Amino acid sequence: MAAGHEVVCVYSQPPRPAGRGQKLQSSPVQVVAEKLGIEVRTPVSLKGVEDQAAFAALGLDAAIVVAYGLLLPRAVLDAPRLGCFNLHASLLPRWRGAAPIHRAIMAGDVETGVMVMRMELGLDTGPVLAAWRTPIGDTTTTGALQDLLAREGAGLMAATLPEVGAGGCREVTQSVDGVSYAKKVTADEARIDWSKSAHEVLRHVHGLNPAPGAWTMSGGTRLKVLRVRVVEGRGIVGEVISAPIVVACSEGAIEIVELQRAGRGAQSAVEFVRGFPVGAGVKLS
RNA sequence: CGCAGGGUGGAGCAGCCCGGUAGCUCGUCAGGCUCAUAACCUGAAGGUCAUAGGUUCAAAUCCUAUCCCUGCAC
Repeated sequence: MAAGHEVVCVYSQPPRPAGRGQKLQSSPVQVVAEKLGIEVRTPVSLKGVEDQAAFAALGLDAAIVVAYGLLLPRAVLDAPRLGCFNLHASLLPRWRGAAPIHRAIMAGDVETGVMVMRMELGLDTGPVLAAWRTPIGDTTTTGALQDLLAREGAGLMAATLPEVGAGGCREVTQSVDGVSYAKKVTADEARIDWSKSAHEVLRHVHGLNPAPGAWTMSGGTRLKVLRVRVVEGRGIVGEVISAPIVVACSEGAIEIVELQRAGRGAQSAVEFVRGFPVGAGVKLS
């Protein structure tokens, strides 16, 4: 909109019972769109002939899809004059799928980015029109990266569309090598494995921050670990070896910088230790 | 009506089950010790115990309702 395009209509997932209390919640996209006075449609899927006809009737130049969670059928892909375009947060063909940012950090990638691509029937398989890259460091978290990539991606999309409209945008087919899929992260795999190296644990924690959050158990309490730092030290794997909370890994040690206990808010390790005893010798698993 | 924990001086917590003196760690302020210090010692200030009712001689604590925060599941 800010770039001078007319936003005719917004499609979003329908409101569903979600969150605490199972209250019916509209998607954030829907909320914002309605506030701006844009028509919002929330079909359960786009497979229905009627929904497809309604979409075609909009007479669009182009459609932009971001984190919609539905594959678009042929009839929808072909409806807009210029096509449908997607913003994907990885360096394709690496990390096609649902959780590209999480997977990139967890895997220890040193670089990632965001790409504009033309949508096809397959999952994130279309040719790439534009890309923006950024390094991943030891303090990079999924949350921060997501914000950054969303911002840069939006700019990239806004800059690319006019070129497409003018017919002057080169589309690069994705390489058949280096394809990988970013499966959604399960709660089970979010649990910290202290028998890995400190660096692996750090990637794990930062890749899962803020959601769904890496976690570990201390006695009967579940602790969500939000931010960590690799430090010197050795000891029994999973045991706290020094203050405020430094945990031994198989190789090196991890200092927990920020964490959260079930039912409470997030806090720094220093604050946390004042009200929750995790002195040296406590075992985490 | 998905399951569950929490709201106590500026921060983080305990106390609640078995009603009756407001506790701990940290911070703040003052003083002391020290070559010196975020270290140590002494002292002080600071709290409608989320809100509104109820029970009681007496409620942070028991009962009811409301508001807010959070973890899990989705």
